[in-house]
Amino acid sequence: MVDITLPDGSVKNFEMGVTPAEIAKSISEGLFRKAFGAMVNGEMRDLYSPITQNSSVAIITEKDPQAASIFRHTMAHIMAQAVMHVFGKENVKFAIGPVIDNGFYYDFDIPSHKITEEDFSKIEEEMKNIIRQDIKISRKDLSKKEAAELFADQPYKLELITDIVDDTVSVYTQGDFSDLCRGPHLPSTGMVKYAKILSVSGAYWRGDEKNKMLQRIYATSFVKKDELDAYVTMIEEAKKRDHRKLGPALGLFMIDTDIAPGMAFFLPRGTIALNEMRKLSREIHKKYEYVEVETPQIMNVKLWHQSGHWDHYKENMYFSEKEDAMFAVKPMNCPGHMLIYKNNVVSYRDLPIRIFEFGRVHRYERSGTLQGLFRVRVFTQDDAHIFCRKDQIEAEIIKVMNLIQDMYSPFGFKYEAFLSTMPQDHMGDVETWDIATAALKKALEESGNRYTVNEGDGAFYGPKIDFYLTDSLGRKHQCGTIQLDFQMPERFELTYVGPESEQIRPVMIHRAIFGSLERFFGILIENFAGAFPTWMMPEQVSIIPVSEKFNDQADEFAKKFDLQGIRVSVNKSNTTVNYRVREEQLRKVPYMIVFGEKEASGQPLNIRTRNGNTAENVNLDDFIKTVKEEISERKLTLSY
RNA sequence: GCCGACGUAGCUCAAUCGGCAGAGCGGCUGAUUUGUAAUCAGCAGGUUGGGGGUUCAAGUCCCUUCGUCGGCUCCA
Repeated sequence: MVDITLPDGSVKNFEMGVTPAEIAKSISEGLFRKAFGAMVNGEMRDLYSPITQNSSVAIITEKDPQAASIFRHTMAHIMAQAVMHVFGKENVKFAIGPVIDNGFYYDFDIPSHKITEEDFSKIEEEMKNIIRQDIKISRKDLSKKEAAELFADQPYKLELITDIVDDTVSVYTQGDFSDLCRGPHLPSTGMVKYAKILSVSGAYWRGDEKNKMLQRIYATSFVKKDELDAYVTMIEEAKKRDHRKLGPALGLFMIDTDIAPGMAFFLPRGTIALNEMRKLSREIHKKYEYVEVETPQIMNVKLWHQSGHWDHYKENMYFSEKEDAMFAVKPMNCPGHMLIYKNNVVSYRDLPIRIFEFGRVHRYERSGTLQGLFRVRVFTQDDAHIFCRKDQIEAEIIKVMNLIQDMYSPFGFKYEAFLSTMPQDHMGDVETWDIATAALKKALEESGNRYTVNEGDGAFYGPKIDFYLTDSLGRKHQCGTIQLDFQMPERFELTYVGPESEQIRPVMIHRAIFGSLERFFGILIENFAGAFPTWMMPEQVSIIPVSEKFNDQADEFAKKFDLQGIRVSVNKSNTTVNYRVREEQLRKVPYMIVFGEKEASGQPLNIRTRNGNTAENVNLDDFIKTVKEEISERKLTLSY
């Protein structure tokens, strides 16, 4: 007999070898029907895996976070089985099929056929078929030798079996399809019904470009149809908001892929918005007592030898030779800031020193990896380096985290933090790492940030905290980062003079908040679908004269906004009022005022917003005051 | 860089088997003088990404080159 502890704390007695399925049944028939698997002593297990010792058991149903990884993994097998049926068992070699964030993929080697989007419906049909048959899924533990015999004609599986350290491996079988798999899986193929194939692309076996290129099918799956529909709708919405489309359409930026691949031209409207971001950033950096600097774009390679970039980053750098000297276009700002630090003799009383720069950096990225503003070859970092004493680390980190809060909140972004600790391969002594990591942890806790620890994921030169923000479509973007660097101060022999006149090595903190201004701008375009908060909009108010007769008076009227620092334009094009309202609204201008007889004579205004709302009888002075306040306080939503 | 898909007017997209390169939107010009999401008419706009080849004939087929999009470990 075994004692089973349930999530509510109650303990029940069962036969030796009882399965989670039987336990679920004993609780209620309904729970059994909804059960996908179980957590047994904190491990995910199949519903029919026997339990042979006293354990705590929690049944996983669709509501649990682990559910998706079970049913999507099963769906990956169903897809693989469908692919096998469609293209023929002898033609398909199976690689791996893991669950990923919002779905799953499976890699196939099918020499006889190149999968295209036209194949999707065929595969989906066959998946439905397999689901309809509700085939039983069974698990078998085999010795590696037995498994090797079973997968004799599956080279990728054989390679995986060889690499597995355990003596036995598990194999899941559903009808005519068997796969090497850790599991767990659903008990049968009929339990989850809704799946959709999303895309197909190439992927190297084990992600190594020296290996063979396989065909990877991406797909997703949900328990409920409306969840799947919502996900598909989200993808479509994201497509509509694609900054690569919206940005040029709204006149914000362009990319001439022939002349300057991976490098954006910011157009007049985009530059206004970008400058507003810079303005916000400068205000906040001033509040946190940073000094702003500018460093040269091109510097002698000597500097890059000293910084280590020559050894570790050369492949990504641009070079230029003049007068027998080799120069490098800067890919990072830190070495320049080192030189600025060294320009003075620093006393311990001077610390911390916070050097900030909108540093324009060039990095060669392989052509295939370029992506709009998200992956570029030139970008502007809101980069700063904080030089401080060891005992100042924690306070400095807290300050940076407050700064991040200040910087993200005008955009309404929520974010989460990830702490990466000392990797195997690291420099600096363990004691310094411990102090630094403890300081980062303490700062995270004290600032009230929830965070996740990525053990051993830090850079070789120091631990770091990364910030991921979530946009309005629920997508996550890594932007802010705080990194401690034990290497640079060594390489540049930075020192400060201590109270006993001794030379002491300062600690260096590298941090960026937007990360890349260009990338952050791209995220903002998609987040707001181009309808930025008013303070960032290139045009904030648009005046639409009802007819040519009112053009001059409309210009005079517009001046009143201009004088108050509100960006205003008058749309005098010779079309109907309706048409111009439409134009302005498509350009996402926050406020529109149709200007005619009434307005010319000083009567109260009707304000139309880009959301299609109209506020009637608004006094001009009140309107100006409200908009000015909306701008100066950087409000997220419109006032009308 | 590699694999796949793709590249026609500023934008979105047509063009049957290889047989005269077209439409809508946008732009320009004119008419109209408009009160809160598309007034009407006319005009201009192209070496079909570039180069080469096959053919009587190429947007269409072949080669090459440039670029775009999706992806290239979140590991059975």
